[in-house]
This record gives sequence, structure tokens and C-alpha cells, in this order.
Amino acid sequence: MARQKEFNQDVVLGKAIECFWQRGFSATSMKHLEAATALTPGSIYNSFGSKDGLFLACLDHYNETVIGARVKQYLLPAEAQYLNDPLAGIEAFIETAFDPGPAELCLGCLMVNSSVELGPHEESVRLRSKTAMKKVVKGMQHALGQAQAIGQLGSDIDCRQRAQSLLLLFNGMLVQWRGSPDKQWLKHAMHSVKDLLH
Amino acid sequence: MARQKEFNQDVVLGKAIECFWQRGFSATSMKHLEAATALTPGSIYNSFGSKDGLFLACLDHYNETVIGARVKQYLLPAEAQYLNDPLAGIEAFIETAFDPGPAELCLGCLMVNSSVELGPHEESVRLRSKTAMKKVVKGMQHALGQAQAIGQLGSDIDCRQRAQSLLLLFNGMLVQWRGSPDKQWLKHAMHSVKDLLH
DNA sequence: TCCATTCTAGAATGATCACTCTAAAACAGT
DNA sequence: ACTGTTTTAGAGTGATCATTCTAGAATGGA
Repeated sequence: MARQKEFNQDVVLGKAIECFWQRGFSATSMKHLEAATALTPGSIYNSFGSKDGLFLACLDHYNETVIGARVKQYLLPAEAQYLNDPLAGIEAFIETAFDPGPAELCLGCLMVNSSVELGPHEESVRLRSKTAMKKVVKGMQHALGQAQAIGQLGSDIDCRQRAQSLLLLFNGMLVQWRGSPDKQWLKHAMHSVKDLLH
Repeated sequence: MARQKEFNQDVVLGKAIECFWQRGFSATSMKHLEAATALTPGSIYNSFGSKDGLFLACLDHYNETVIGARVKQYLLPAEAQYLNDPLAGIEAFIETAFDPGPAELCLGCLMVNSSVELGPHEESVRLRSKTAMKKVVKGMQHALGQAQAIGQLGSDIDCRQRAQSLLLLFNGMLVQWRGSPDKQWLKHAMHSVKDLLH
């Protein structure tokens, strides 16, 4: 019983995510967001309330569509090739995070970046970050468990502890990558990962 | 042959570092910096040229006084207790980075934070970050070598590779800490570190 | 076709941004 | 004390910030 929106919310969130991912929250202006989403201020504020509101919506969307999807694809595969090789799934989960996206920039992970930028001051960001990290650890823990079940990994290993180590290493890699991307360095880092996978 | 400055540059840099460390570069305004340093705009611009200039000076100062000092103290000890226990030195280097500072905030590492915030767009930051990381890796590599020399660490271990793994893990911890500080989690993380120390 | 409601366009808002300017104050050398 | 130079204080600059406002356009129900 009223006018309907002219834009698709998921598409808009995707575009906004690109913005925040590249420049971070503070350095991204409403002008940037208006240009990227092709929306006018009125529409943005009508839908998301504020820049903060849009940002949090982006984090939630990112958490579902990027992190959640990747965890499912690589760590909790239903039928894919990684069912018979869970360790390869973990490796792929990590390695593909460094594939160059559509842009050539080295972006790392939006959740990690936001957590570093705003964590100490924004409970809302901390909460979402914690949720995301927990999801990844659980996924890795599951994959490690599967690896143990098929004899790919020693049964003496504490999967939870090992999964947490992997997450820390992964986050370290994402940070380093954003600071100074280097293909050869990435290879060395993947060796560090492999060291944790047996 | 002219008026002399009324402030001590190192003290001012220390105060400015505190600012940037807490809020990051973009979210720190000149007003914040003026208040923290007790300097007027004229003095700041006269000495550092711009906000960017002051920031880079902060990174350099941080690199020397914080990172450099810690590397020397824990990883390249001349006479301290860590000479006879290099692995304990590495552990201490990492663990003390999470001690609560004067403020109660969880700040992580200014170099890592800045690298995440500005890395993709600022060559100058990337350069300084790379220098700092290299310094830490070298320090860890040296400590690992010492550990091998006194039989504390297996001689089959590649010290350079292991040092890089440690740095990645350490950076991951710093990031996680800024996102959601948790003493118990820190204990678990230190276990991950210890796993890499034998 | 009207009405109530919601959405869109885009100008306008005050606040804050990094930065500059002006004049006075503090030095060093003569 | 005089002079030339640099530093300070602090008001002032235009630009940009996030946000709001206003008017009109699009919708669904009566």
C-alpha cells in the first residue's frame, strides 16, 4: 500500500561492502557510498538509518554471503571434492582468500579489517567479528575432525586447539597481505599452514 | 639564531602515537592531536608539515622506541636472563605485547593497525610496516638460532621459516586481541605459540 | 479516481575537517 | 639595544562531513 523500492537491497549491500572493504569505515564517505550504490541520500537513510546502520548491515551481509558461504564450501562440504580430503579443504579455504578479486587491490577480510579499525570502540563490531571468527573455527574444527576420522590426521591432535591456531595464522596472513602483498611470501606462509595440518 | 622550540619532539611524538594507536589515522582529528600534544596548529604544521607528516613521524618513532626496543630486550639480549633461555625470550616478547598499557584499552600494535587501515593505499605505510616486520622476524630468527646452539631447539628446524610462522601467529593474535580481548583466549593462543617453539 | 503512504531526487543544513594566516613573542648574533 | 629569524597563539579559511528537508513521483487500497 505504498511505493516500492527501486533497488535490490542485496545488490546495494554488495556495492557498499566493496567501498568499506577498500577504504575502511572512517575513510569511506557518504559520497562514495552514494556513487557506488547509485542511491540518493534519502534512499540510504530511509533504508539504513545512518552510515553506521549501513555499515552494520554490510557486516551482517558479508558474514552471511562471504564468510558463511566460504565456510560451507570448503570446510563443511556436503558432497564436494573436499569430503574425501578435508585437509585440502582447509588449505583451499585459506589460499583462495588471497585470490585477486575483481579489483586488483589486496583487501584481506572485511571483518578482520573492521575489527582492527573499530574493535576497541564499537561493541557492535566486536560482536559481529566474534560471531564470524567462531564460525570459521567451528568449520575448521569440523574439517580437522573429518580428517582424523579418515586417518588423514593423527588422532592425538586437539582439533579445537589446532583450529584456533589455524585461525590465528590465517588472520596474521590476511593482515600481512593487506600491508604488503607478495606472491612469494604467500607461498612461504602456506608452508606454515601446512605445518599445522599434520 | 632564532627562537627555540618550547616542546620536546620525542614527548610530542609519544603523545601523538597514543592518539593514533587508539583511534587509527582517519578517526584521529587535528583537534585530538592538538589536545594530546598541547600544541597549537601552527607548531604542529611548522614541525611536521601535515597530519600525514606527523603520522609518518609517529610510525618511525614507534618503530624505534617500541618495536626496536622490544626486539632488543627480548630477542637480542646482550646480558639479560634470556641469553640462557632464548625461547623464553620469544614467549615474553609475544606475551608482554598484551599487557594492559597505561590506558585500559586493547590497542594491539600501531604498525599492524596502520598497515591494515592504510596499507593498500599508502606506499609510505607499507614500507615502514615491511621494515618493522622484517626486524621482528630477524630477531626471532636470531633467538631461534641461539636456542638451537644451546640444544634447546631441534637442529632440523628451519629458523627463518619458523620465525615467519611465529610472526604470522603473533600478528593474528594482535588482531584478534584488538577485536575481542579475552584473557582466557590469550592463554589458549599462547599454547599455539608454544607449539611452534619445539 | 482519489487518498494515504512510502519512496526518490537533490538542494540545504550546521558541524567538523585539515590547514593557513597574522601578529606577537622568543631567541642568537652583532 | 637592534636586527633577522623562527616559533607560538589563536582566529579564520574553504572544503567536505554526515544528515535533514522539501517537493514531487510512484504505489496499493477504497
